[in-house]
Amino acid sequence: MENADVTAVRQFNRFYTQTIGALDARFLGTEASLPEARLLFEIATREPVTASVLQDALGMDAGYLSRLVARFEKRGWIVRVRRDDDARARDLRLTEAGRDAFVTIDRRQSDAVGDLLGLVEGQARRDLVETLTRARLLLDPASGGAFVIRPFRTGEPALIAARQSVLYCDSHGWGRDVEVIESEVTAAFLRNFNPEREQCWVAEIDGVMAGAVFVTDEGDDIARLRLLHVEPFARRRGIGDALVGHCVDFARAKGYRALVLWTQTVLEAARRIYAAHGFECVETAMHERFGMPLQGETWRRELAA
Amino acid sequence: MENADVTAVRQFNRFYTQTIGALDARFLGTEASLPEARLLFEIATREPVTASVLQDALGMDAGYLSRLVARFEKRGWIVRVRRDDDARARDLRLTEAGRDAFVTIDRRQSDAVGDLLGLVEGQARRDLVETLTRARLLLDPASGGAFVIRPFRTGEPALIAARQSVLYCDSHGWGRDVEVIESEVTAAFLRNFNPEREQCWVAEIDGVMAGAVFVTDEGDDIARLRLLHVEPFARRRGIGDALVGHCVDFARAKGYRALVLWTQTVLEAARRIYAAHGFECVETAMHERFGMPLQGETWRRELAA
DNA sequence: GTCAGTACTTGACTCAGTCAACTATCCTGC
DNA sequence: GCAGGATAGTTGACTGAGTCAAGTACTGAC
Repeated sequence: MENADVTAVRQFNRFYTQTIGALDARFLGTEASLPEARLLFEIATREPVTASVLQDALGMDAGYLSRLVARFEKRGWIVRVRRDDDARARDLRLTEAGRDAFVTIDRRQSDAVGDLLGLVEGQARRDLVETLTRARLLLDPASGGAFVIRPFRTGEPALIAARQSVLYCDSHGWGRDVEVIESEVTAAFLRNFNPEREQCWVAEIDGVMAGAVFVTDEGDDIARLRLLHVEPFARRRGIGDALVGHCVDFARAKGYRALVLWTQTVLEAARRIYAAHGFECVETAMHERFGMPLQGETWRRELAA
Repeated sequence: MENADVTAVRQFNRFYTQTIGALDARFLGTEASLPEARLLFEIATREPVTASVLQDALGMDAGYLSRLVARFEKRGWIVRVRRDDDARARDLRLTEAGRDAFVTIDRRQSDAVGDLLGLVEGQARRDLVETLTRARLLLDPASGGAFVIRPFRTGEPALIAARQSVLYCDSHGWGRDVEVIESEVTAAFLRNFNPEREQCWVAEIDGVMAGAVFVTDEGDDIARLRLLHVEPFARRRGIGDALVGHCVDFARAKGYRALVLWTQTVLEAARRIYAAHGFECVETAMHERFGMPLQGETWRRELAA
């Protein structure tokens, strides 16, 4: 365990509990206390819902929860109805008044967060939102929503080159040359970019880059798929598969005869995806382009008209 | 206010309070409760310290704090000594037993964070630590430590190109060509990298990139300073100044006759730094390389032997 | 020396959260 | 079809967290 890592995370914890503690204080003294607000939020987003589900979701003590729920009922925020299929359980449902209370509190929370965000302007705000979301995804990949694939935006080709360099050097021990090649490929892509013949797609989860791929014009009506990667936190969701599918569709739609790519025998996950999309390995050759002996492979997929 | 931004931050808040709430629970039942642990930490890192300072630092109620402090004294963790210069105030100091308690609790907290971090391996862990630290710096730049300047690491040249592209397109509205040029410059730098004649320095704060600069060999014993930038969160700390100073020192040490650079008249902060380091503007010319009319400037600094 | 302000303490309070004992119901296996 | 263990929820009794206001002792400026 890196000691500096632990220190950095603890420093963040201290900082964040201070900041967010200050945010939380905003509702104290208004309609609901913080645990009440959390509970109301969960009921509003899950209704109809039973107390035991809420107990799990919030990690609350059953007795405490029972009292909070009773308080909500007394205030007229919810109704409790015994379930037909299980007479022990009671479904909780918001009343009109309960929904009003939720909306008010929800807006107040949003305002509080908005004030906090208001301190940070322009690019720094976008960076902050992206950074917080990425932290969440790294800590708990399962908390991410569905991925989306879209064309690249400013700065992303270079960012992709940076990420690939780091990931390959980390997980495969490849050398400096990876970085050189990645940078040259993305620089050339940007220099010659013709959206009618080439594209770079980025997969994102909740606005955070989760993977990417390029298609470039190889001439002679052949397209090349390049720099496919999926971020570690986003793996096993079919993102690589979807990216390659996008490339095949694009190449076919633009009238290319074939789509080719160059990969390494050790990159097994990628090879499986290519095979699944009808690519075939047409050539293998040893090389040392990445600072160590590797077996490179050329794959090709014919695109019938 | 972007509504999606607020939603993303609130999602992170909910997630983090769950995760960290679970971490906190670890000390309950041990020697100290969470607020006691926080207080002990603050005393240990600031001693000797008065209650009013702690009250500000922790945002605690004075009465509550007074009771906690009394409890610490009763346990033999601290001693209270009336100050000579102000008989109202009392300096708090840890005893041996208090220091032992602090060390034990501190280690337990570190272990808890370590367990959490242990769930994330390899590159993802480095990403996580960097991401959390960056979130803190974006929210509160003042919380950052002193900056450090060091040579670049894998992936950073491309990352710098990405950041510059985003920052210039955001704050100056420059076009796609910025990105092309940035990428080509960094790709060429990597391709020809000769550490005896060229370098890329990165400034970092608490392990997060805060700015960067390149020096490249222009031939004829002339060096070129390129791609200077400082991240918005890290400005007004003298980082740009220190980076340029590094370049001048490097160029002189390597025996270059002069250091030149190309910048834009609108980049006033950068121009001030160059002027302060003995550069002089030797040529100006209008151009449209960044998708809009701009006045470019060539600056030069002679390097006496 | 007065007086406003600061450092800290104390009493009285409310809310947050835990624990264990309890009722009512369900489900499983014989 | 019924015993016995599990589940859903409730209640009483409790501790700790945190607030508020009143009070003591001192400081520092006029």
